[in-house]
Amino acid sequence: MGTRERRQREFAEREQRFLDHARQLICDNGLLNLQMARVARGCDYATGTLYQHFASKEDLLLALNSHLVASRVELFQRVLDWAAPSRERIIAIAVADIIFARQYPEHFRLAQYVTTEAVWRTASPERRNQSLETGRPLGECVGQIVRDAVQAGDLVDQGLNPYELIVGNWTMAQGMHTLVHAEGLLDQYNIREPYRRLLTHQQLLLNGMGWQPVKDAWDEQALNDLLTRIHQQVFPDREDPLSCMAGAAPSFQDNPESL
Amino acid sequence: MGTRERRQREFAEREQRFLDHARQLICDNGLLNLQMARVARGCDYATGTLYQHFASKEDLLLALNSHLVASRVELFQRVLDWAAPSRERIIAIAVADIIFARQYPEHFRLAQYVTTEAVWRTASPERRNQSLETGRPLGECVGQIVRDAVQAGDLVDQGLNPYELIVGNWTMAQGMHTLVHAEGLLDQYNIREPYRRLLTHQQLLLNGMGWQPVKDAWDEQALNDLLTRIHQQVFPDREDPLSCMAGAAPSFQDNPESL
DNA sequence: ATCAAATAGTGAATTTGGTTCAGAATCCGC
DNA sequence: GCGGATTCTGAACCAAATTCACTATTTGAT
Repeated sequence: MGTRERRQREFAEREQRFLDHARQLICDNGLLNLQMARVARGCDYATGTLYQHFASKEDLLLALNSHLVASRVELFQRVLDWAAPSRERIIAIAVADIIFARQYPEHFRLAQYVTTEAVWRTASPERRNQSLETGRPLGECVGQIVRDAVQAGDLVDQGLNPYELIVGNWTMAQGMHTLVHAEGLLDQYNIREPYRRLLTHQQLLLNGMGWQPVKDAWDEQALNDLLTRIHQQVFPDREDPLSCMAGAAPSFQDNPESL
Repeated sequence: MGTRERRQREFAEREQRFLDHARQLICDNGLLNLQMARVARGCDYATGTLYQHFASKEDLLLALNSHLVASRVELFQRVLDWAAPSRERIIAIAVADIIFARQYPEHFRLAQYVTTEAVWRTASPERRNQSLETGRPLGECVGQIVRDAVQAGDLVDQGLNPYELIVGNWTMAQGMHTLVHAEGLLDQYNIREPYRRLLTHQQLLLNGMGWQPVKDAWDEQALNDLLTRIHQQVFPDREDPLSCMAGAAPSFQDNPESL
């Protein structure tokens, strides 16, 4: 008897619909204007039903964030499958991250908001675990590339595990997103083309780590060539990373249709 | 006639009292439990009076954040005044940041929360400007150290301004704080002693930039010696950075008295 | 000193929106 | 089809931010 299974499937489908609609509402009205009652009503359910799926609003946001991570994983996976030197693949990961941040700025705001300790601790522990779990493949893609690098002799592990080795690149990317999204901050210090700076500094860090082959990180032309190659070979269907580099972060006003 | 001045002073004093009390309430009950009415009542004023000072709750939080930045500036200033090679001073800046994050975790949560785009955009533009303005000295300390480095020939500027040069270190620190505060995330990848990793990767990045004198960034003993020196010479009155390195981020539960 | 206008302070009322829960509807095994 | 279990409903509840009609105080002129 498949009744129980059908029930479960329908429940999952409904959850999906709730999340989709929440995404839509956030795209239309912004993160802070999301209302639980509207999410429910928009899917033709009562508010109470929504609460059978999500313990609280924060819980829903975290769930949505987990759900959206999938599209990021797809980009990372492509890099993992790309046959190129380990060093270029690490840069391609950074590029994937940047493309993603530009294409779905609203998801970025969401991710930033929910990882705020203030919100993170409010969600249910189960949801937090789920969130960590769905994010894991991202980490594993990167971890695998680092392992490949060590294997290939491009990098010496110095007794650290792959994640400890790459954490510098990770934090740099993470931190740059934060600064880019704090409107006015980078302007104040005249930091132009922040994402280009990010890539240059990533190259500098890789050089510092002795990640072979060591490159001249200040060579802008070489960087452009690499970006073009990554665009053509890995992300032909996405925005050109070179155009992602230019200009400021798209604000919600500029681009309300994005998540 | 100093009536107007007195008025203004009293107004400023009251604002101060409001902020102090808000800080206290956050320390006692956490960021998310702050209530505007309690802030007012706790200072023996009506709610409406509080709103003569702050346009909204977010506005108050941003103001509090600006206000608290002052204590961070003090630590950075000491580093600026420290007579040591530019490279060691840059590391000392990172150390100051870490000490601060450990000593006032609640301020860190607050800073993280208010720079979230979702909150940032809610506060009044004036407050945002004020916030950028009070943060400026932090940036300027670092900028000055970079300028000193270029002047001394420790670093080639490659046509970038000081902030563009140092943005890699900045983002790395920023990003690491974010990761450290997302409970469970670093554990998932077995990243131990995250702040020690941060310093190592900062050294690696400096090496990559060719910041003289180039060091062996993997030498743990050398790092310990440097940390001890920084502790003794710059922050003798603060927690030993070596002990800051160990263990996870203090949670609110561990340490409710901190802002 | 007195008074009217201006300014500041008050806190109860309003508003908003998340969350709950008592009853209605539906489903399920028999 | 029946009776109990489960699910759905949305109005009621509640917390807390924000407002605003009213009161109190200050100021400057007479």
